[in-house]
Amino acid sequence: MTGVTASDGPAASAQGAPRRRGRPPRTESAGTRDRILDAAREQFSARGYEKTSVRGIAKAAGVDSALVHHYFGTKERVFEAAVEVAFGPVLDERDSVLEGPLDEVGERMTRMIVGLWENPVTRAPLLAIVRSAVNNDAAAAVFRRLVASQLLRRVAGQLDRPDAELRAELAAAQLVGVAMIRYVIRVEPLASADPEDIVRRVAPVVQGHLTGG
Amino acid sequence: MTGVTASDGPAASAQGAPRRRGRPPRTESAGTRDRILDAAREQFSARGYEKTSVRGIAKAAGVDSALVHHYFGTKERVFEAAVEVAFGPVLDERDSVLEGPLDEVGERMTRMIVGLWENPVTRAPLLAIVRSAVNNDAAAAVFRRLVASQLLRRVAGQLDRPDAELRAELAAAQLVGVAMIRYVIRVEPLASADPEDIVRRVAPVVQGHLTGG
DNA sequence: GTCTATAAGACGATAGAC
DNA sequence: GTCTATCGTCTTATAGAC
Repeated sequence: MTGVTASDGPAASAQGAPRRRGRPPRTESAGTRDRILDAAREQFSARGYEKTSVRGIAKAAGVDSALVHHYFGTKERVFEAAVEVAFGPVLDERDSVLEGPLDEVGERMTRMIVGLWENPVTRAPLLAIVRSAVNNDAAAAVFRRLVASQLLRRVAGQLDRPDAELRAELAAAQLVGVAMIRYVIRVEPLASADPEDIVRRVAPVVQGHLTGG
Repeated sequence: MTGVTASDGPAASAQGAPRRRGRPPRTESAGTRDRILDAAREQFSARGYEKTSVRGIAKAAGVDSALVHHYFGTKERVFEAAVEVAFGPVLDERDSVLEGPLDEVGERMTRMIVGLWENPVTRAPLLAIVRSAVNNDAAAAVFRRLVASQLLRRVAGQLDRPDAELRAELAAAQLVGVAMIRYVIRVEPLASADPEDIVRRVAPVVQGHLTGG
């Protein structure tokens, strides 16, 4: 449906070239929809699900709140559409995590996650998911689908061990914990540490969870 | 070998702290204040700060919402009082984490945290803190005071290294991540794993963060 | 497609009776 | 100490004009 993984850009460009003098056609909806989604993503990531209001999203997007309901129906649908953009990069990079030497999968996985969090474009929906997953069942389901099913299960599939899934999850726990402390709660000194230093310290631990012992 | 499940009595609410902040309940209180705190703890832990209402707490406690305001003033004060019960066990066990061989501090720390989460009495306020800290600055401050300042700084003080605080925080990140996945978002198979198995797998990692490399 | 207007209610907090 | 009653503000969501 949405399929618009178009990164962050505010509606890259209107699809129909305006034929009349530079006036933007009022009947165009795709741009408005994307503006609403951008605003929603920003608000959900900054405030979490509960504290974000449809009115606030509408105001930030420069439209009326009724229009948000017109496009998405309910607040929950707005949320789902807004965080869906986080799936794209993960799914794109997922395969590159899987391919390569098994004794370096920990570093590839760590680099991918840290990279997603360091990139402001992908950080926003990740923040939205984490901020909302702890208090909202729908968001928690999104988290499970994204992290557990799509990523961890595949990583576990590459380990030839009976406890592969548990290992993958403990590795993920290390990465989730770093994200929580560094990006969500922002505790120093981890919040200001050099990303490369974090990768250097964390990657071996992730690798150890996956293939160690 | 101490079992990982904490051994505290289940009813810690009746402990009647002799020295509460500033103001002793005058003539009576009939446990009404404690009933409100119990209800608040349950609601905050189940729903997080934003989604919990003073009215909902009052209803669960069987009193009027105005009475909650009478006792605590604001919703934020109710929250602080409700999660304060989590401080006691942490401060009590903190010292036992610090004493003992340095090469076993990882296991002692892991056992303490897992034990606190396995114990229903202390799990509720911990859930309340985590569920709220991601969306509420006051709750995040509580988290920093509890985890970072009170615990991590002291652990770091025992390590004779320049990067001691960063090491302690990465160790904490592993434990926070496990708590997130197991107790908050509840992803399988970690959510149903044997606590002792978790300690066996996680403790060496925590130790490695603190003193390894 | 976008808006105004409004329904219908929950929220935190306060004043004051008893 | 506990309640009723209420203020003012916020919320989600809907109806309907243009």
